[in-house]
Amino acid sequence: MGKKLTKRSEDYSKWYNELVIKADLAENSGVRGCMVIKPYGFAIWEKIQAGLDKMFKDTGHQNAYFPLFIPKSYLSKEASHVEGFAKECAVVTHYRLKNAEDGSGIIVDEEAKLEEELIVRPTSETIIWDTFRKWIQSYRDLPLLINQWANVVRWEMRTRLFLRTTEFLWQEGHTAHATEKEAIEESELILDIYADFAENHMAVPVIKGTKTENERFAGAIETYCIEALMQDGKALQAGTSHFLGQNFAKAFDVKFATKEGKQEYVWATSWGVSTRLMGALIMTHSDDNGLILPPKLAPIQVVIVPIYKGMEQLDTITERVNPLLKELQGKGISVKYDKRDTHKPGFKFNEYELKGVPVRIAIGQRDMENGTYELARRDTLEKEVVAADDVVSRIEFLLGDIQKNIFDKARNYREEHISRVDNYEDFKEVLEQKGGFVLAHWDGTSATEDQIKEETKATIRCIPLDAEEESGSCMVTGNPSSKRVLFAKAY
RNA sequence: CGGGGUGUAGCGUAGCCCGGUUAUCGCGCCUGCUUUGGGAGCAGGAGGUCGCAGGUUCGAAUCCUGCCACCCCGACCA
Repeated sequence: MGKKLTKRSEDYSKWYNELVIKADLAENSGVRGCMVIKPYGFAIWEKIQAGLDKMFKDTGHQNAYFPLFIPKSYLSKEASHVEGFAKECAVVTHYRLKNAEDGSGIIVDEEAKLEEELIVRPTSETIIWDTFRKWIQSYRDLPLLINQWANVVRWEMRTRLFLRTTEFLWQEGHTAHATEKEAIEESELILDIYADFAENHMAVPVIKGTKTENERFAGAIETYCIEALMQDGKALQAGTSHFLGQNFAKAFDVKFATKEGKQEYVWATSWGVSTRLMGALIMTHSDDNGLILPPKLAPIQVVIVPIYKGMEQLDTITERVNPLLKELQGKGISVKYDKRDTHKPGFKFNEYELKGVPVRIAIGQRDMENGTYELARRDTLEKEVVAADDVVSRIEFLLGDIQKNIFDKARNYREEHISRVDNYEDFKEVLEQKGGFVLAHWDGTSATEDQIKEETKATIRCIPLDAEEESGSCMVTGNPSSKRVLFAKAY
C-alpha cells in the first residue's frame, strides 16, 4: 500500500482505481475486463445480498436458479430484446477440445460443434419465461414472484472496474401477474425497495424516475430507475425495474385461465441490481484516506487496536478487551481485535482507514491507567477518549451517527449539484463548469435527446417521479414541455 | 472496431532517443537486533525468460519487422 493515496483529481478513474485496488477490494483478473473480488470486497457484497434478499422475501418473493446457457433461438423470440443484447453476447459453439495432431497443443474439436449455439446469459428473461410457461396455467398460479442471484456476461467494448465488467454478479427478479395494474405496482414496489436500500443501508441518496424511450430496457414498456450522483459530478444508474407489459408473455406464449375461464396473456416485470452498487458505494463516500463504509454494510464495524510494549502489556490489554469483544458481539456488532505483533499501531490505523472501518478503538497504557478507550470515527476522523463504562453505548451511538452523517453529506452534495436551467447555453455551461444533475425542459422527442447527447455528452437520466407540473418550453427546440427532466453526464 | 499510450522482480519504476562489463531505484518480502499513542530504524539477504517471435550486429532492455497483452479516449452499456 502506498504511503499516501493519490489526491482525487480530474482523472477520477485513477483515484478510483487507487482506492479500489489498494483497498484490497478487487483487482482486474485480466480476463476480458473481468474482476476478481477479494474477500473483504466480497464480504461487502454479501451484506448487500443479505439486505436486499430479506426485503424481497418480506414482500413475497422467492429465490430460484436458472441455467447459465441460453439456446440462441430463445434469445431471439422477443424482437427488441434480442436487438438490445445481440451485440454483446458470448457464444458457446463447441463442447470439446482435443490435442492437435501436429502436437502444437490443445485445439477446439471441430467435430464437437453444437447444433444450436448457446448464449452465456446476458440476462435471463428468455430462459425464465420459457420456464414460466410451464409453471403458469391458472390465475391461481399468479402472481409468480421469482428472484435469482447469479452472474451474467455482457461483452461490452469498454469495461470499467465495478461499473461495467464483462462478467458481473447481480440479482434479477422476474414476475408474472394477472393484471397490468398489478404488474405496474410490482415494478414500483421494487423501485421503492431499491431506493430504500440505497438510502438507508448504503447511505447513497437516489432519485427515482422513469427512463425515456432512448434509455429504456430492451423489451420493456416502462423502465423505472434510481439515479445516484458520484463525487466527480457524474451520474450512475444504480438500479432498474421494468414493466414489461405482455411482450414476453406473447413471445413465450404464457397464458393463464381467468376466473371467467378465458385465456389471457400474463403481465410481467423484471428488475435488477449488480455489483455496480459497490462502485456506487465507493464513489459516493470515499475520501483521500480511502474507503468510508456505511456501518450497516461494513464487514468490520469496529476494530480494536492495542498499543503496547512487550507481551506482558499486550496480555493485560487483551484481558480487558476480551469482555468488551463479547459484549459488542452480543449486540450484533461486528468487531475485530487486531493484536498482530507484526505491525505498529500507526500502520494499523492507516490500514483500517483505507478499508473504511467505521469505528476504531485504541487502547494503550494510558487508557489502562485511566480506565478509558480512545475512539476514532472514520467519517470525520475525529477522536475522543471515553470511559470504559460508557464505551459500548458510545459505539452504538457512533455507528448510527456515522450511517446518518455520511448519508446527509452525500445528499447535501447532491442537492448542491442539482441545477435548474432554462436555456441551452446555461445548460452547456453548467455541465462544463459544475457537473452534476441538471433539471431542464425537454420536448419529449428522441431526436432532441439524441442531439443533446451528441453535442454535450449528457443524457436524460430519468423523468423524476416527483417532478412537478410546470409549463415551459424545450431548451433546444422551444416546443412546449410540461415538466423538467433530469440530465447528467453518466457512467 | 478506430485513435493514443504502456509492457523491465510481488507492486511502482530508471535506463531506450545516442547498442557496450554483473540491468537502476523505491515499496514489499526473508534474517537479526532495537522499536510500538499515526504508515519504525539499522545491518545483512533473497528475488529478473527486460511481453513473445524473428531480424540487424562482434555485441540488443536499447535499433528494425511481426505478433500478443494491458491501460486511456470514442462508439456501446447494469
